[in-house]
This record gives sequence, C-alpha cells and structure tokens, in this order.
Amino acid sequence: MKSEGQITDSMFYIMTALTRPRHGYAIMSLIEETTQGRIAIGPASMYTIIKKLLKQEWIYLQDGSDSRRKVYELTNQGKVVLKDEMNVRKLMVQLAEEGLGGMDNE
Amino acid sequence: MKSEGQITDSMFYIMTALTRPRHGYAIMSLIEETTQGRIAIGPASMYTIIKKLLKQEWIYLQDGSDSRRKVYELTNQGKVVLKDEMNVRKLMVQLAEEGLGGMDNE
DNA sequence: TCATAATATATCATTTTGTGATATAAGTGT
DNA sequence: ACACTTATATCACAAAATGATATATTATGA
Repeated sequence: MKSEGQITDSMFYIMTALTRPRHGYAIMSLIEETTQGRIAIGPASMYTIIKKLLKQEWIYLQDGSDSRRKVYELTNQGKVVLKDEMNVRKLMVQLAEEGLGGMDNE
Repeated sequence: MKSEGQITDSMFYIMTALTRPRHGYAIMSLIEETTQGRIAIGPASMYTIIKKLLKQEWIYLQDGSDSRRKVYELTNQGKVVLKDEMNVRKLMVQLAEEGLGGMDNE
C-alpha cells in the first residue's frame, strides 16, 4: 500500500480499543475476546505500535497512569484518523460483500 | 497479529478484486479507483501477493491467459477464506463505529 | 511513421512491520 | 510460600510491503 502514514490492521484494532481509556494489557485482552481469538496481538506487537501511535500523537498517556498501569486514549487527531480509516474499511468490506454476493457459487 | 495464515490488508483488497476475473494491472487500477486513490498497491506489492495467493491456492491463473494478460480468479477455497475474513473485518468496523459513536466529541 | 503515453508483467534491494521468546515485577488467591 | 494472573518491556528475527527500475506490447495522435 502507498498513501503516506498508512494505518495497518493492528494499528486500527488498537486504536479502536482506545476509543475508551485502556492500558496495554486490556487492549490485548479486549481484541482477543471480542474476536473470539480470531485476532490476537502479542505484547511485542502491542508496545511497538503503542510507541508509534504516541509519536504520531494519535493517542496519549493519561495523567493518572503509574508505571504499573499505563492508560492510553485517543487524541482528537486520533479520533479523526480512526473515523477516516473506518470509512475506508467499511467501503472495502462492502466491496467484498458485493463481489462475493454476485459469485456463481453461494 | 497472531492467528496462523494471517490475511493482510493488501491480500484482502486483492482477493476482493478477484471476485471477478481480472489481470494484475486491472486489480491495481480497480483498487486505486474505487478508493479514490486512498489505497494504492504498486506492482512490487501486487506480484509478491499474487505469488503467495497462488501458492496458497486461494486464486488460480485462468486457462485463456497469455503472457501478456494473466487473468486470475478466486478458487472455491479462496472464496471461503475471503468470506470469513470479510466477516472479521465487518466486526472490527462495527466495533470502531460503536466506539467512536460513544465518544465525548462528535 | 515516429514518438509518446498507457498497458502489463516482473524483480531486486531495502525498509517497514510484526512477532516469538523471554525478562521483570507486582498483585491475588489459597 | 506458591502458583497464577496482571502488566510492561525489549531483543533478535521473520514476514510483508515498497520504491526503483526494467522490459515489452499496444494504442494515440501529431
């Protein structure tokens, strides 16, 4: 994919989880639970992406956080980026649905 | 992400395009057009992924193809995989929508 | 007809992303 | 005290994606 600061699957999932304040471990658990284990992001991927999202200022570390529980949440910019990305993904899902619907099998 | 044979964004987009028989160049053009340039897959990514999809037998090279226009299409297995992946993505989009909906901004 | 643009496939070397394994430590229940 | 869960963190490696580039064919139009 081209298009500058590309949002990957994992980034999208983590940002989605951060529409509510959550710490890293909770993000991992949430994604795994809500997708019934279909998607699982391990700690290595998690913290790599968290770092990047912080640098881009799409998420921020909440004040109340201590070193034991670091709570993150989307910034306003992050919300805009996520909303935008969601629309693109929605479109792609629609295209897949249409494509599959018109196929000879079923 | 964990979960064995993970389907990446690019793989998903290309498979979506191949719900109808298409050659490589047409896949690239289609994705770029339908997303209004938001998503663009260059030739390097394209052929890397095409190779992988062929190896997995999720797509096949149509008989009528010559070296100039290689037409691909989803196999039955490929259709199942895409349908499945579509459902996961649909779920994630729904979660993002719900998350954003409940946020303080708007 | 000659150049130019568009169509089409292909690969290399590099960068970017993602991940398994592993470490560390604090809290919880028994 | 012990095991288990919660929680953050990093390293070294693997996987994936991409920019640049090459090659050939087929329009387009001046």
